[in-house]
Amino acid sequence: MSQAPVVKALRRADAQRNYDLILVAARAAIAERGAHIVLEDVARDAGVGIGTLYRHFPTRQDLLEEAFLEETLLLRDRAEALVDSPEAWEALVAWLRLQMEFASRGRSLGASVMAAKHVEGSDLQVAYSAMRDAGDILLHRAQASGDVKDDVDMIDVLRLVYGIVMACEQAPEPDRITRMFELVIAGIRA
Amino acid sequence: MSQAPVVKALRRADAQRNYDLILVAARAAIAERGAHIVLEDVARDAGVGIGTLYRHFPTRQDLLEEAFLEETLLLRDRAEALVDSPEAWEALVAWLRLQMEFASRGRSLGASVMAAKHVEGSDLQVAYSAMRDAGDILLHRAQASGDVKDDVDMIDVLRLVYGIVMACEQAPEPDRITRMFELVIAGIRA
DNA sequence: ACCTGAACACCGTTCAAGT
DNA sequence: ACCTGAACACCGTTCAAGT
Repeated sequence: MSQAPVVKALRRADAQRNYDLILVAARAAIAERGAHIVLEDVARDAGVGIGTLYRHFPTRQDLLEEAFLEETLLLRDRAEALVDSPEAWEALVAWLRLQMEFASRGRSLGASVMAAKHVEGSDLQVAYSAMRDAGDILLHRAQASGDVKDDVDMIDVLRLVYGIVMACEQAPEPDRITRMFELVIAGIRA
Repeated sequence: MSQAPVVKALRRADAQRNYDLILVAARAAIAERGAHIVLEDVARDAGVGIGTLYRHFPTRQDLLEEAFLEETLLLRDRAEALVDSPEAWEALVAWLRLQMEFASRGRSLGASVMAAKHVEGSDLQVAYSAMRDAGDILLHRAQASGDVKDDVDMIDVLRLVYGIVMACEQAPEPDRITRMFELVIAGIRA
């Protein structure tokens, strides 16, 4: 539906290229080694000096937030697409399952970034709010149809999903994760 | 009920004293600063050299596991005490709430230690198994009385509880944690 | 304006010397 | 048998010099 309204800061073409290379390397490192990414390795993989990484991402948090920005926008789009689905309950569950799959991909690092209090006004905070607003529509539809308890809060549900990923990182058993997810789904059911 | 059958390794009295001092300092550091304990600080607070800490706890994991051993034994005792309760469902919920409170105290570090795959045959692994066995009795009672779904697994439930603590560490709001806990409880209800 | 990497700081870990 | 802390290694972060 709506396209990503992320304001890209104006950068020289070569700087923009380095910026993107760093993000690609960071995402690869996160997918491979989880939360223990070594910034110097990320810079090396990206083919830039460590100073360049720091110039673009002054804090570790800045890098992590940007690394997860894209998939946050994607999850918002997915929620918006599911609004047209005739089955309110199934649409909500499908979206929550997507949340879990995305979080799993980024290991518990993705989950912790999503669960974290984001810097006020940061790109990720804006994107996360937009994503949650889109998810809220799915939730409210499922509440209106009587499928979900009225007092369920989307933030709580998302955190439960992220919590599953975090608690299972040391020994990720797909069957167990599925069962835990279903317990959460059962918990919000009216 | 049963007293802790932990086999204490034989140590010289002064070594035992250092061992205990290190654990006390480690627990204090964990309660204060969460997962980011600095081993050198722990050694200094304990009044021993860093080498002594490493002599007693060769790996970081060894120290963490020992730090949470005591409360694991306590949680086992609490489960055993609750077996006599006439209310099967209430007893189970009370015990799970205790789990969450204990995990909260140790921040997400405690939760992650509990959710982790423990070293085979370690003191913590043995204690964790005993604790879970005791909790299983509470769970099975609540299943026998028809309060809890038959296919619910204790490991899943404990991980969900630990997941709540982990996902909420960055911004621990007691009300939210309570609501999330109640969603999990609703999820296991028959 | 941006990039680089040497330099510094911090902390984890080991080990030779001491009791 | 145990303790100590200096020494080393690793990685995060800064900044002076260069393009």
